[in-house]
Amino acid sequence: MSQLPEQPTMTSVPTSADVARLAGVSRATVSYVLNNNATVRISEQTRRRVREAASDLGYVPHAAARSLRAGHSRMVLLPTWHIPAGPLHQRFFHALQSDLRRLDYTVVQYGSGGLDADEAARAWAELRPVAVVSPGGPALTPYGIDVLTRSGAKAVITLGPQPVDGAHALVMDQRVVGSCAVAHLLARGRRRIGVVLPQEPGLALFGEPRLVGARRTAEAAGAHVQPLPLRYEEESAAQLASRWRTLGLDAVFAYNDEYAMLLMRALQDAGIPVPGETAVIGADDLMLGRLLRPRLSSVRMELAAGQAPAELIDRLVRHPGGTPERHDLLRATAVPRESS
Amino acid sequence: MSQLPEQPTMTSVPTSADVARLAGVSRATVSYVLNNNATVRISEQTRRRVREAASDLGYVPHAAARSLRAGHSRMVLLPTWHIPAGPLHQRFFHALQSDLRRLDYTVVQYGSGGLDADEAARAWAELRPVAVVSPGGPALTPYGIDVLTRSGAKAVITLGPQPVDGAHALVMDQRVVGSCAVAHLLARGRRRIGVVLPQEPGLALFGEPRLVGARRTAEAAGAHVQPLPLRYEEESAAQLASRWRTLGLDAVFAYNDEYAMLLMRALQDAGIPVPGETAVIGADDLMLGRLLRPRLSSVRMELAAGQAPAELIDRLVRHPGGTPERHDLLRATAVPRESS
DNA sequence: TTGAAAGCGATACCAT
DNA sequence: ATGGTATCGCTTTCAA
Repeated sequence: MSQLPEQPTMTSVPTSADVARLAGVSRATVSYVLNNNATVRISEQTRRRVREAASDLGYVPHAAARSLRAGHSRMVLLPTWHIPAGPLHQRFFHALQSDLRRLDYTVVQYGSGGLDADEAARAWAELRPVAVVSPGGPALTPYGIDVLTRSGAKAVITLGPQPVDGAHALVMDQRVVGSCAVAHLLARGRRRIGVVLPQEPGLALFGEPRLVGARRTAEAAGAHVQPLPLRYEEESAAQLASRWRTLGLDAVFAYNDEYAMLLMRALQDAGIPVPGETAVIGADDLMLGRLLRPRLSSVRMELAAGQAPAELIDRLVRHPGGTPERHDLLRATAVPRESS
Repeated sequence: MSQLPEQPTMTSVPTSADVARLAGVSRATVSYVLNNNATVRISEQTRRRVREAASDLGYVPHAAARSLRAGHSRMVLLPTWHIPAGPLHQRFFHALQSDLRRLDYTVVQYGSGGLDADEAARAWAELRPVAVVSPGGPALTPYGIDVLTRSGAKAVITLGPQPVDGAHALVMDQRVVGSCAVAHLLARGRRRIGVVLPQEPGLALFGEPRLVGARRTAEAAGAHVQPLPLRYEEESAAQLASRWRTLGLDAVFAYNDEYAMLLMRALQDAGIPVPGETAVIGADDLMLGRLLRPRLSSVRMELAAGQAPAELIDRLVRHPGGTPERHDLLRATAVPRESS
């Protein structure tokens, strides 16, 4: 396997006892040295001997044993469900990870696909995380929250479009996206607004709330919203475009930029002028939207920077038991270009 | 926190001893019952009492304690480095996760950003995984492989563009992408071929090997390849387009479809006919490429299905110590459309 | 300055 | 059919 020369048939995994033996000290001393325990004075010579022994053996402490002894871990569990993560989410996860690492937490992503909400909660609880940040997928149930809390989790936090009762919530309220898009279209004088609903399974989670936000804003202004199911295929877009004029719409919020590009192309191919007859706006502000003609208007989404989520988690872990907090993360701004 | 009524001030986390006490049996019996241990007969009545006690207390076994006792875990560690994952990788991870779960492994993604290769290897070893599947980022070193192996990992597997000495390898050799793109352009009669190199930090990892593959295939045919650094911004593309004719190229492989779209738009805006004067081909076969005019040619990438990676890992775990195996996962095929 | 030993939670052997 | 108990690797109190 590994081709390093010095490896005297070490069959089993080295433990701190092996290190102690090799260094000629007790296991306690090994622990003191390797953890730089300040409450105890150890001679420099002993320290060196211990460290050398450890590195000779390739000793690495056993995290499970350690946290078993300690009675707690610093693991923050981040379950995943394979809802395909966009760049926004990826950036968020990455920032959360490095921020939490800086606060000395260990972040572990745990793939939970195929489990139902309560099975998943139990599986998570087995790992005894100090905090759980649960994104979308099957929503956490009160039972799940209970299991996690009883298993010692100091903070149970949901992450997603809506909060869940009894847990803290990092809310990325997708309604603001639809709301923002429609507000922009209304400002442009459009009144009969289509809203694309992607038919791909995972995306309903975002599509629905965006529609709700769009509808709410439209109705507040006495305008009308029409849901438009669409699959992410040229054929589906062509069909929609072919019956476009029967719909009598003067604008469309196309869920995101990719669907917007798909639909806009289909509309153009069907001879519908954009934005002349129908305005189009997407979301995500992809670079690619600027390459089309007309350039695609979009809704740019950002995650609020104010209270860094990592610090929130840290605070909740240190002072558990408060009433559930809600933090809104998502900001949306319209980026008008030529298509609307 | 949780609002469930029945919670009689349970301050500490319930253990199997608590379950035993409540059920009026020994901890051994609890273990037998909850693990459905077949080597021992337990009366149906006792079983029920134990199960009820467990569920009353919200008992969930402690994974760390269990694997400490067992001396091994079934955790497959999948380190991540926040190299933004494309859909191809996401699909791969997801498939790997569910396949491994089916084989009764626990898959854990561990964010390792900010650590260097050897620190990371030690951090992974602390978790005592039974297998590690290490994607790109800082490449695993011989020392890292050694630490992991000594810590009890039965299989150390790299995942990425190149294999690493001493470990098994799931290879996604990006050279075949460049090779495939250039082969297609050569077949179309092009001879002076530009190859876009994205300047974004993370992407060099893929860009370089694609260039190498492109160059190899071109030179084998006596054709020439010219590297073209490009940032993913309109301005950068416009600059490149403005000096295009001085380059004397009749084709370009643009790294991927996004860069291809960016560049193609810039070329068109600069009055360079595509594909008349310069052919363009991307990679990833994004839906969006079909919406441009001319429709964008692309290289479609697929992961070989043959030997499912999960089964490979399972085999390596059960029969450790063989010589390092290499498995090529990436297949590339040209998808000719109008731009080339 | 160092060592002996208890104990974290779960499991499996050996008794009963 | 069930219970007592040693054990996994590590940390930490208490003694020496």
